[in-house]
Amino acid sequence: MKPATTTAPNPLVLVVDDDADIRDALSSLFRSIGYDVKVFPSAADVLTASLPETPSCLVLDVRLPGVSGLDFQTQLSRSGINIPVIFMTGYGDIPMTVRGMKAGAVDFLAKPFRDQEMLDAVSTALEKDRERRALDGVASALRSNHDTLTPREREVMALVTKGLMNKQIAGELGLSEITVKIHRGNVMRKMNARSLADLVRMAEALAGR
Amino acid sequence: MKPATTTAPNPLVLVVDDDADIRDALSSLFRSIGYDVKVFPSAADVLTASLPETPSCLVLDVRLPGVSGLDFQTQLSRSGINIPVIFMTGYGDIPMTVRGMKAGAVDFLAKPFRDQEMLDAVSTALEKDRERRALDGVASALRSNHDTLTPREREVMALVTKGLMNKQIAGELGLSEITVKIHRGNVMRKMNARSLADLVRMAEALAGR
DNA sequence: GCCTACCCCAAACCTATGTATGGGGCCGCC
DNA sequence: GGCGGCCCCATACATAGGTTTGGGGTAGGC
Repeated sequence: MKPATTTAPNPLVLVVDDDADIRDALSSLFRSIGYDVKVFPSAADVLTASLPETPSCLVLDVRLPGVSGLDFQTQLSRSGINIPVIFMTGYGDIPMTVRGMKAGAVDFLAKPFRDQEMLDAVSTALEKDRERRALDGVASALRSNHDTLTPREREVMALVTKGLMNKQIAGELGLSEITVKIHRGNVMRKMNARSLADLVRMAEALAGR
Repeated sequence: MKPATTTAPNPLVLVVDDDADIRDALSSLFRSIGYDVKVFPSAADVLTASLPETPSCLVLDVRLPGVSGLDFQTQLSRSGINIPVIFMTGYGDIPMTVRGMKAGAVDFLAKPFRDQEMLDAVSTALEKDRERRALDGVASALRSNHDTLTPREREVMALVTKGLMNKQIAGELGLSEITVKIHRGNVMRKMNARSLADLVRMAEALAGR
Protein backbone atom coordinates (compact mmCIF):
# COMPACT_ATOMS: atom_id res chain seq x y z
CA MET A 1 0.00 0.00 0.00
CA LYS A 2 2.72 2.45 0.98
CA PRO A 3 5.80 3.10 -1.13
CA ALA A 4 8.27 0.49 0.10
CA THR A 5 11.18 2.85 0.28
CA THR A 6 12.24 1.82 3.80
CA THR A 7 15.60 0.15 3.45
CA ALA A 8 15.35 -2.31 6.35
CA PRO A 9 13.82 -5.68 5.65
CA ASN A 10 16.22 -6.97 8.29
CA PRO A 11 14.84 -8.91 11.24
CA LEU A 12 15.09 -7.08 14.53
CA VAL A 13 16.10 -8.52 17.88
CA LEU A 14 15.19 -6.61 21.03
CA VAL A 15 17.53 -7.39 23.91
CA VAL A 16 16.67 -6.55 27.50
CA ASP A 17 19.29 -7.16 30.15
CA ASP A 18 20.55 -5.05 33.02
CA ASP A 19 24.13 -6.18 32.46
CA ALA A 20 25.86 -3.95 29.91
CA ASP A 21 28.44 -6.62 29.05
CA ILE A 22 25.72 -9.07 28.09
CA ARG A 23 23.90 -6.44 26.07
CA ASP A 24 27.07 -5.76 24.13
CA ALA A 25 27.90 -9.39 23.62
CA LEU A 26 24.45 -10.29 22.36
CA SER A 27 24.29 -7.19 20.24
CA SER A 28 27.43 -8.05 18.35
CA LEU A 29 26.43 -11.71 18.12
CA PHE A 30 23.16 -10.83 16.44
CA ARG A 31 24.61 -8.15 14.22
CA SER A 32 27.25 -10.58 13.05
CA ILE A 33 24.62 -12.62 11.27
CA GLY A 34 22.73 -9.69 9.90
CA TYR A 35 20.01 -8.91 12.39
CA ASP A 36 19.22 -5.41 13.53
CA VAL A 37 19.44 -5.06 17.30
CA LYS A 38 18.07 -2.72 19.93
CA VAL A 39 19.19 -3.07 23.52
CA PHE A 40 17.47 -1.93 26.69
CA PRO A 41 18.53 -2.06 30.32
CA SER A 42 14.99 -2.51 31.62
CA ALA A 43 11.53 -3.59 30.49
CA ALA A 44 9.94 -0.17 30.75
CA ASP A 45 12.34 1.21 28.15
CA VAL A 46 11.12 -1.26 25.55
CA LEU A 47 7.58 0.04 25.56
CA THR A 48 8.68 3.58 24.78
CA ALA A 49 10.73 2.57 21.81
CA SER A 50 9.78 -0.39 19.75
CA LEU A 51 7.33 -1.95 17.29
CA PRO A 52 8.71 -1.84 13.78
CA GLU A 53 7.29 -3.40 10.61
CA THR A 54 9.81 -6.17 10.38
CA PRO A 55 9.88 -9.66 11.90
CA SER A 56 11.23 -9.32 15.40
CA CYS A 57 11.60 -11.03 18.73
CA LEU A 58 12.39 -10.24 22.29
CA VAL A 59 15.37 -11.64 24.22
CA LEU A 60 14.61 -11.05 27.84
CA ASP A 61 16.47 -11.58 31.07
CA VAL A 62 14.19 -12.95 33.76
CA ARG A 63 15.67 -10.87 36.55
CA LEU A 64 15.39 -7.23 35.65
CA PRO A 65 15.27 -3.97 37.55
CA GLY A 66 11.63 -2.97 38.08
CA VAL A 67 9.30 -5.34 36.33
CA SER A 68 10.55 -8.92 36.06
CA GLY A 69 10.90 -10.53 32.66
CA LEU A 70 8.04 -12.90 33.35
CA ASP A 71 5.72 -10.14 34.46
CA PHE A 72 6.68 -8.13 31.43
CA GLN A 73 5.76 -11.06 29.21
CA THR A 74 2.36 -11.19 30.90
CA GLN A 75 1.89 -7.46 30.44
CA LEU A 76 2.72 -7.67 26.77
CA SER A 77 0.33 -10.47 25.99
CA ARG A 78 -2.39 -8.71 27.95
CA SER A 79 -1.79 -5.64 25.82
CA GLY A 80 -2.23 -7.79 22.72
CA ILE A 81 1.44 -7.61 21.81
CA ASN A 82 2.38 -11.07 20.63
CA ILE A 83 6.05 -10.76 19.83
CA PRO A 84 7.88 -14.05 20.47
CA VAL A 85 9.92 -14.10 23.65
CA ILE A 86 13.16 -15.87 24.56
CA PHE A 87 14.16 -15.88 28.20
CA MET A 88 17.61 -15.93 29.70
CA THR A 89 18.33 -16.53 33.32
CA GLY A 90 21.41 -16.74 35.47
CA TYR A 91 19.97 -18.72 38.34
CA GLY A 92 17.74 -21.59 37.32
CA ASP A 93 14.35 -22.34 38.78
CA ILE A 94 11.81 -24.80 37.44
CA PRO A 95 8.54 -23.01 38.34
CA MET A 96 9.87 -19.92 36.64
CA THR A 97 10.70 -21.88 33.53
CA VAL A 98 7.31 -23.53 33.51
CA ARG A 99 5.56 -20.22 33.84
CA GLY A 100 7.51 -18.72 30.97
CA MET A 101 6.96 -21.67 28.69
CA LYS A 102 3.26 -21.94 29.54
CA ALA A 103 2.91 -18.29 28.64
CA GLY A 104 4.26 -19.13 25.23
CA ALA A 105 7.96 -18.39 25.39
CA VAL A 106 9.91 -19.79 22.46
CA ASP A 107 12.80 -20.87 24.65
CA PHE A 108 14.28 -20.47 28.07
CA LEU A 109 18.06 -20.45 28.24
CA ALA A 110 20.13 -20.86 31.37
CA LYS A 111 23.25 -18.72 31.47
CA PRO A 112 25.80 -19.45 30.40
CA PHE A 113 24.55 -20.72 27.09
CA ARG A 114 26.37 -21.30 23.84
CA ASP A 115 25.99 -18.69 21.08
CA GLN A 116 24.52 -21.30 18.82
CA GLU A 117 21.71 -22.10 21.24
CA MET A 118 20.71 -18.48 21.33
CA LEU A 119 20.92 -18.12 17.57
CA ASP A 120 18.75 -21.19 17.07
CA ALA A 121 16.18 -19.87 19.49
CA VAL A 122 16.15 -16.47 17.80
CA SER A 123 15.86 -18.02 14.39
CA THR A 124 12.86 -20.04 15.53
CA ALA A 125 11.32 -17.00 17.15
CA LEU A 126 11.73 -14.86 14.05
CA GLU A 127 10.17 -17.57 11.92
CA LYS A 128 7.25 -17.70 14.30
CA ASP A 129 6.88 -13.96 14.10
CA ARG A 130 6.90 -14.03 10.31
CA GLU A 131 4.05 -16.52 10.35
CA ARG A 132 2.13 -14.55 12.92
CA ARG A 133 2.47 -11.38 10.89
CA ALA A 134 1.28 -13.10 7.77
CA LEU A 135 -1.76 -14.47 9.55
CA ASP A 136 -2.49 -11.15 11.20
CA GLY A 137 -2.31 -9.49 7.82
CA VAL A 138 -5.03 -11.53 6.17
CA ALA A 139 -7.13 -11.56 9.31
CA SER A 140 -7.13 -7.82 9.60
CA ALA A 141 -7.93 -7.39 5.91
CA LEU A 142 -10.87 -9.70 6.44
CA ARG A 143 -12.05 -7.82 9.46
CA SER A 144 -11.80 -4.50 7.71
CA ASN A 145 -13.93 -5.84 4.86
CA HIS A 146 -16.38 -7.27 7.35
CA ASP A 147 -16.62 -3.87 8.98
CA THR A 148 -17.98 -2.33 5.79
CA LEU A 149 -21.01 -4.61 5.96
CA THR A 150 -24.30 -3.18 7.17
CA PRO A 151 -25.98 -4.95 10.12
CA ARG A 152 -28.40 -6.73 7.83
CA GLU A 153 -25.63 -7.87 5.56
CA ARG A 154 -23.79 -9.29 8.53
CA GLU A 155 -26.88 -11.26 9.58
CA VAL A 156 -27.34 -12.60 6.09
CA MET A 157 -23.68 -13.54 5.88
CA ALA A 158 -23.94 -15.47 9.12
CA LEU A 159 -26.89 -17.50 7.89
CA VAL A 160 -25.47 -18.01 4.42
CA THR A 161 -22.24 -19.38 5.83
CA LYS A 162 -24.27 -21.58 8.16
CA GLY A 163 -25.54 -23.27 5.02
CA LEU A 164 -29.11 -21.99 4.90
CA MET A 165 -30.83 -21.41 1.58
CA ASN A 166 -32.04 -17.95 0.64
CA LYS A 167 -35.61 -19.02 1.25
CA GLN A 168 -34.81 -20.17 4.78
CA ILE A 169 -32.85 -17.02 5.51
CA ALA A 170 -35.80 -14.97 4.33
CA GLY A 171 -38.03 -16.88 6.74
CA GLU A 172 -35.56 -16.54 9.58
CA LEU A 173 -35.27 -12.78 9.16
CA GLY A 174 -38.82 -12.09 8.05
CA LEU A 175 -37.78 -10.88 4.61
CA SER A 176 -38.62 -11.77 1.05
CA GLU A 177 -36.23 -14.00 -0.80
CA ILE A 178 -35.30 -11.35 -3.30
CA THR A 179 -34.15 -9.01 -0.56
CA VAL A 180 -31.93 -11.75 0.83
CA LYS A 181 -30.42 -12.21 -2.60
CA ILE A 182 -29.54 -8.55 -2.76
CA HIS A 183 -27.92 -8.53 0.66
CA ARG A 184 -26.11 -11.70 -0.24
CA GLY A 185 -24.76 -10.17 -3.42
CA ASN A 186 -23.58 -7.15 -1.46
CA VAL A 187 -21.83 -9.41 1.03
CA MET A 188 -19.98 -11.26 -1.70
CA ARG A 189 -18.89 -8.01 -3.29
CA LYS A 190 -17.83 -6.25 -0.10
CA MET A 191 -16.05 -9.29 1.31
CA ASN A 192 -14.34 -9.79 -2.02
CA ALA A 193 -15.38 -13.45 -2.07
CA ARG A 194 -15.39 -15.14 -5.42
CA SER A 195 -17.37 -18.17 -4.33
CA LEU A 196 -19.47 -19.41 -1.46
CA ALA A 197 -16.61 -21.67 -0.42
CA ASP A 198 -14.46 -18.57 -0.11
CA LEU A 199 -17.02 -16.84 2.04
CA VAL A 200 -17.38 -19.83 4.33
CA ARG A 201 -13.65 -19.90 4.90
CA MET A 202 -13.64 -16.17 5.61
CA ALA A 203 -16.41 -16.61 8.14
CA GLU A 204 -14.44 -19.40 9.80
CA ALA A 205 -11.36 -17.23 10.00
CA LEU A 206 -13.36 -14.33 11.41
CA ALA A 207 -15.15 -16.30 14.07
CA GLY A 208 -12.75 -19.08 14.85
CA ARG A 209 -9.34 -19.45 16.44
CA MET B 1 -22.33 -47.65 19.19
CA LYS B 2 -21.49 -50.27 21.78
CA PRO B 3 -23.71 -51.00 24.77
CA ALA B 4 -22.47 -48.60 27.43
CA THR B 5 -22.50 -51.11 30.22
CA THR B 6 -19.00 -50.32 31.42
CA THR B 7 -19.36 -48.76 34.83
CA ALA B 8 -16.39 -46.43 34.71
CA PRO B 9 -16.89 -42.92 33.39
CA ASN B 10 -14.21 -41.94 35.89
CA PRO B 11 -11.13 -40.15 34.65
CA LEU B 12 -7.98 -42.20 34.83
CA VAL B 13 -4.55 -41.07 35.99
CA LEU B 14 -1.53 -43.12 35.02
CA VAL B 15 1.35 -42.69 37.45
CA VAL B 16 4.88 -43.71 36.60
CA ASP B 17 7.53 -43.47 39.30
CA ASP B 18 10.22 -45.85 40.47
CA ASP B 19 9.67 -44.93 44.10
CA ALA B 20 6.93 -47.08 45.65
CA ASP B 21 6.19 -44.54 48.37
CA ILE B 22 5.47 -41.87 45.82
CA ARG B 23 3.31 -44.20 43.78
CA ASP B 24 1.25 -44.97 46.86
CA ALA B 25 0.96 -41.37 47.94
CA LEU B 26 -0.16 -40.16 44.52
CA SER B 27 -2.48 -43.09 44.11
CA SER B 28 -4.38 -42.31 47.28
CA LEU B 29 -4.34 -38.60 46.52
CA PHE B 30 -5.99 -39.14 43.17
CA ARG B 31 -8.42 -41.77 44.39
CA SER B 32 -9.48 -39.44 47.18
CA ILE B 33 -11.06 -37.11 44.65
CA GLY B 34 -12.61 -39.82 42.54
CA TYR B 35 -10.10 -40.55 39.82
CA ASP B 36 -9.17 -44.07 38.84
CA VAL B 37 -5.44 -44.69 39.08
CA LYS B 38 -2.95 -47.09 37.61
CA VAL B 39 0.63 -47.07 38.81
CA PHE B 40 3.76 -48.30 37.08
CA PRO B 41 7.37 -48.49 38.19
CA SER B 42 8.77 -47.89 34.71
CA ALA B 43 7.80 -46.51 31.34
CA ALA B 44 7.88 -49.84 29.53
CA ASP B 45 5.13 -51.19 31.78
CA VAL B 46 2.73 -48.48 30.69
CA LEU B 47 2.74 -49.55 27.08
CA THR B 48 1.71 -53.11 27.91
CA ALA B 49 -1.25 -52.01 29.98
CA SER B 50 -3.07 -48.85 29.17
CA LEU B 51 -5.38 -47.01 26.80
CA PRO B 52 -8.95 -46.94 28.08
CA GLU B 53 -11.96 -45.06 26.73
CA THR B 54 -12.05 -42.45 29.45
CA PRO B 55 -10.30 -39.09 29.75
CA SER B 56 -6.88 -39.77 31.16
CA CYS B 57 -3.45 -38.31 31.69
CA LEU B 58 0.04 -39.40 32.50
CA VAL B 59 1.99 -38.34 35.58
CA LEU B 60 5.57 -39.12 34.86
CA ASP B 61 8.79 -38.96 36.81
CA VAL B 62 11.61 -37.60 34.68
CA ARG B 63 14.22 -39.97 36.05
CA LEU B 64 13.09 -43.53 35.51
CA PRO B 65 14.78 -46.90 35.21
CA GLY B 66 15.32 -47.71 31.55
CA VAL B 67 13.79 -45.04 29.32
CA SER B 68 13.73 -41.55 30.81
CA GLY B 69 10.43 -39.74 31.20
CA LEU B 70 11.34 -37.23 28.53
CA ASP B 71 12.32 -39.90 26.05
CA PHE B 72 9.14 -41.76 26.83
CA GLN B 73 7.14 -38.63 26.06
CA THR B 74 8.91 -38.39 22.72
CA GLN B 75 8.21 -42.05 21.98
CA LEU B 76 4.54 -41.64 22.75
CA SER B 77 4.01 -38.64 20.54
CA ARG B 78 5.90 -40.33 17.74
CA SER B 79 3.55 -43.28 18.10
CA GLY B 80 0.63 -40.91 17.75
CA ILE B 81 -0.39 -41.25 21.38
CA ASN B 82 -1.35 -37.81 22.54
CA ILE B 83 -2.25 -38.30 26.16
CA PRO B 84 -1.43 -35.19 28.21
CA VAL B 85 1.71 -35.50 30.31
CA ILE B 86 2.65 -34.00 33.65
CA PHE B 87 6.27 -34.30 34.73
CA MET B 88 7.70 -34.59 38.22
CA THR B 89 11.33 -34.28 39.03
CA GLY B 90 13.42 -34.43 42.14
CA TYR B 91 16.43 -32.56 40.88
CA GLY B 92 15.65 -29.49 38.81
CA ASP B 93 17.24 -28.62 35.51
CA ILE B 94 16.13 -25.91 33.14
CA PRO B 95 17.00 -27.52 29.78
CA MET B 96 15.04 -30.59 30.88
CA THR B 97 12.05 -28.47 31.77
CA VAL B 98 12.22 -26.61 28.49
CA ARG B 99 12.37 -29.82 26.54
CA GLY B 100 9.36 -31.25 28.34
CA MET B 101 7.29 -28.12 27.95
CA LYS B 102 8.25 -27.66 24.30
CA ALA B 103 7.11 -31.22 23.69
CA GLY B 104 3.73 -30.22 25.01
CA ALA B 105 3.76 -31.21 28.67
CA VAL B 106 0.90 -29.73 30.65
CA ASP B 107 3.08 -29.01 33.65
CA PHE B 108 6.44 -29.73 35.17
CA LEU B 109 6.52 -30.02 38.94
CA ALA B 110 9.65 -29.95 41.08
CA LYS B 111 9.53 -32.31 44.03
CA PRO B 112 8.44 -31.70 46.63
CA PHE B 113 5.24 -30.11 45.39
CA ARG B 114 2.00 -29.43 47.20
CA ASP B 115 -0.89 -31.81 46.61
CA GLN B 116 -2.96 -28.96 45.27
CA GLU B 117 -0.41 -28.14 42.57
CA MET B 118 -0.55 -31.69 41.33
CA LEU B 119 -4.34 -31.80 41.44
CA ASP B 120 -4.58 -28.57 39.49
CA ALA B 121 -2.20 -29.88 36.88
CA VAL B 122 -4.11 -33.15 36.58
CA SER B 123 -7.41 -31.36 36.34
CA THR B 124 -6.05 -29.21 33.51
CA ALA B 125 -4.61 -32.26 31.80
CA LEU B 126 -7.87 -34.19 32.00
CA GLU B 127 -9.78 -31.25 30.60
CA LYS B 128 -7.32 -31.08 27.74
CA ASP B 129 -7.78 -34.78 27.11
CA ARG B 130 -11.54 -34.43 27.05
CA GLU B 131 -11.27 -31.75 24.38
CA ARG B 132 -8.80 -33.77 22.40
CA ARG B 133 -11.05 -36.82 22.46
CA ALA B 134 -14.03 -34.80 21.35
CA LEU B 135 -12.05 -33.35 18.44
CA ASP B 136 -10.59 -36.71 17.54
CA GLY B 137 -14.08 -38.15 17.51
CA VAL B 138 -15.51 -35.83 14.88
CA ALA B 139 -12.29 -35.84 12.90
CA SER B 140 -12.21 -39.60 12.66
CA ALA B 141 -15.88 -39.77 11.69
CA LEU B 142 -15.08 -37.29 8.93
CA ARG B 143 -12.12 -39.28 7.77
CA SER B 144 -14.06 -42.52 7.71
CA ASN B 145 -16.74 -40.88 5.57
CA HIS B 146 -14.06 -39.46 3.32
CA ASP B 147 -12.60 -42.94 2.95
CA THR B 148 -15.81 -44.20 1.36
CA LEU B 149 -15.37 -41.75 -1.52
CA THR B 150 -14.09 -43.07 -4.81
CA PRO B 151 -10.98 -41.40 -6.26
CA ARG B 152 -13.05 -39.35 -8.67
CA GLU B 153 -15.37 -38.24 -5.94
CA ARG B 154 -12.40 -37.09 -3.91
CA GLU B 155 -11.11 -35.04 -6.82
CA VAL B 156 -14.50 -33.48 -7.36
CA MET B 157 -14.82 -32.73 -3.66
CA ALA B 158 -11.48 -30.98 -3.66
CA LEU B 159 -12.44 -28.73 -6.54
CA VAL B 160 -15.93 -28.08 -5.24
CA THR B 161 -14.60 -26.97 -1.89
CA LYS B 162 -12.08 -24.81 -3.68
CA GLY B 163 -15.06 -22.87 -4.99
CA LEU B 164 -15.04 -23.93 -8.64
CA MET B 165 -18.31 -24.21 -10.55
CA ASN B 166 -19.42 -27.54 -11.97
CA LYS B 167 -18.56 -26.31 -15.43
CA GLN B 168 -15.01 -25.43 -14.42
CA ILE B 169 -14.57 -28.71 -12.61
CA ALA B 170 -15.73 -30.52 -15.72
CA GLY B 171 -13.13 -28.66 -17.75
CA GLU B 172 -10.42 -29.29 -15.19
CA LEU B 173 -11.07 -33.03 -15.13
CA GLY B 174 -12.05 -33.48 -18.77
CA LEU B 175 -15.61 -34.51 -17.96
CA SER B 176 -19.06 -33.36 -18.87
CA GLU B 177 -20.89 -31.15 -16.45
CA ILE B 178 -23.59 -33.73 -15.77
CA THR B 179 -21.02 -36.25 -14.62
CA VAL B 180 -19.59 -33.75 -12.21
CA LYS B 181 -23.05 -33.16 -10.81
CA ILE B 182 -23.46 -36.86 -10.17
CA HIS B 183 -20.11 -37.17 -8.40
CA ARG B 184 -20.91 -34.06 -6.44
CA GLY B 185 -24.22 -35.49 -5.34
CA ASN B 186 -22.50 -38.67 -4.23
CA VAL B 187 -19.97 -36.65 -2.26
CA MET B 188 -22.68 -34.76 -0.42
CA ARG B 189 -24.50 -37.96 0.41
CA LYS B 190 -21.47 -39.96 1.50
CA MET B 191 -19.99 -37.12 3.53
CA ASN B 192 -23.35 -36.51 5.10
CA ALA B 193 -23.15 -32.82 4.26
CA ARG B 194 -26.39 -30.92 4.21
CA SER B 195 -25.03 -27.86 2.46
CA LEU B 196 -22.00 -26.68 0.56
CA ALA B 197 -20.99 -24.65 3.61
CA ASP B 198 -20.96 -27.88 5.59
CA LEU B 199 -18.79 -29.56 3.02
CA VAL B 200 -16.31 -26.72 2.94
CA ARG B 201 -15.92 -26.88 6.70
CA MET B 202 -15.41 -30.63 6.51
CA ALA B 203 -12.73 -30.19 3.88
CA GLU B 204 -11.02 -27.63 6.10
CA ALA B 205 -11.11 -29.97 9.06
CA LEU B 206 -9.77 -32.82 6.96
CA ALA B 207 -6.89 -30.93 5.41
CA GLY B 208 -6.20 -28.11 7.72
CA ARG B 209 -4.75 -27.23 11.11
C1' DG C 1 -19.62 -65.99 -17.10
C1' DC C 2 -21.87 -63.07 -13.84
C1' DC C 3 -22.02 -59.55 -10.43
C1' DT C 4 -20.31 -55.37 -8.48
C1' DA C 5 -18.07 -51.17 -8.25
C1' DC C 6 -16.49 -47.57 -10.66
C1' DC C 7 -16.64 -44.51 -14.38
C1' DC C 8 -18.87 -41.83 -18.14
C1' DC C 9 -22.81 -39.40 -20.53
C1' DA C 10 -27.66 -37.41 -22.19
C1' DA C 11 -32.44 -35.56 -21.90
C1' DA C 12 -35.79 -33.70 -19.01
C1' DC C 13 -37.20 -31.25 -15.24
C1' DC C 14 -37.16 -28.60 -11.05
C1' DT C 15 -35.15 -25.60 -7.78
C1' DA C 16 -31.71 -22.24 -6.27
C1' DT C 17 -28.87 -18.45 -7.18
C1' DG C 18 -27.49 -14.02 -9.29
C1' DT C 19 -28.41 -9.65 -11.46
C1' DA C 20 -30.84 -5.81 -13.45
C1' DT C 21 -34.60 -2.50 -13.61
C1' DG C 22 -37.57 0.17 -11.02
C1' DG C 23 -39.94 1.02 -7.27
C1' DG C 24 -41.04 2.95 -2.00
C1' DG C 25 -39.96 4.29 2.90
C1' DC C 26 -37.01 5.91 6.88
C1' DC C 27 -33.39 8.59 8.98
C1' DG C 28 -29.59 11.67 9.63
C1' DC C 29 -26.82 15.38 7.91
C1' DC C 30 -25.57 19.51 5.36
C1' DG D 1 -35.40 20.50 1.72
C1' DG D 2 -32.47 17.61 -0.65
C1' DC D 3 -28.99 13.79 -0.64
C1' DG D 4 -27.14 9.48 0.70
C1' DG D 5 -27.26 5.34 3.08
C1' DC D 6 -29.89 1.71 4.54
C1' DC D 7 -33.70 -1.11 4.20
C1' DC D 8 -37.48 -3.40 1.76
C1' DC D 9 -39.91 -5.51 -2.38
C1' DA D 10 -41.57 -7.04 -7.36
C1' DT D 11 -40.93 -8.65 -12.11
C1' DA D 12 -38.05 -10.73 -15.30
C1' DC D 13 -34.35 -13.22 -17.09
C1' DA D 14 -30.16 -15.94 -17.05
C1' DT D 15 -27.29 -19.25 -15.07
C1' DA D 16 -26.03 -22.82 -11.66
C1' DG D 17 -27.19 -26.71 -9.00
C1' DG D 18 -29.51 -31.17 -8.25
C1' DT D 19 -32.23 -35.38 -9.33
C1' DT D 20 -34.27 -38.96 -12.09
C1' DT D 21 -34.37 -42.09 -15.88
C1' DG D 22 -31.86 -44.63 -18.88
C1' DG D 23 -28.07 -45.55 -21.15
C1' DG D 24 -22.90 -47.62 -22.10
C1' DG D 25 -18.11 -49.00 -20.88
C1' DT D 26 -14.15 -51.35 -18.02
C1' DA D 27 -11.91 -54.17 -14.42
C1' DG D 28 -11.77 -57.38 -10.61
C1' DG D 29 -13.62 -61.16 -7.79
C1' DC D 30 -16.31 -65.46 -7.22
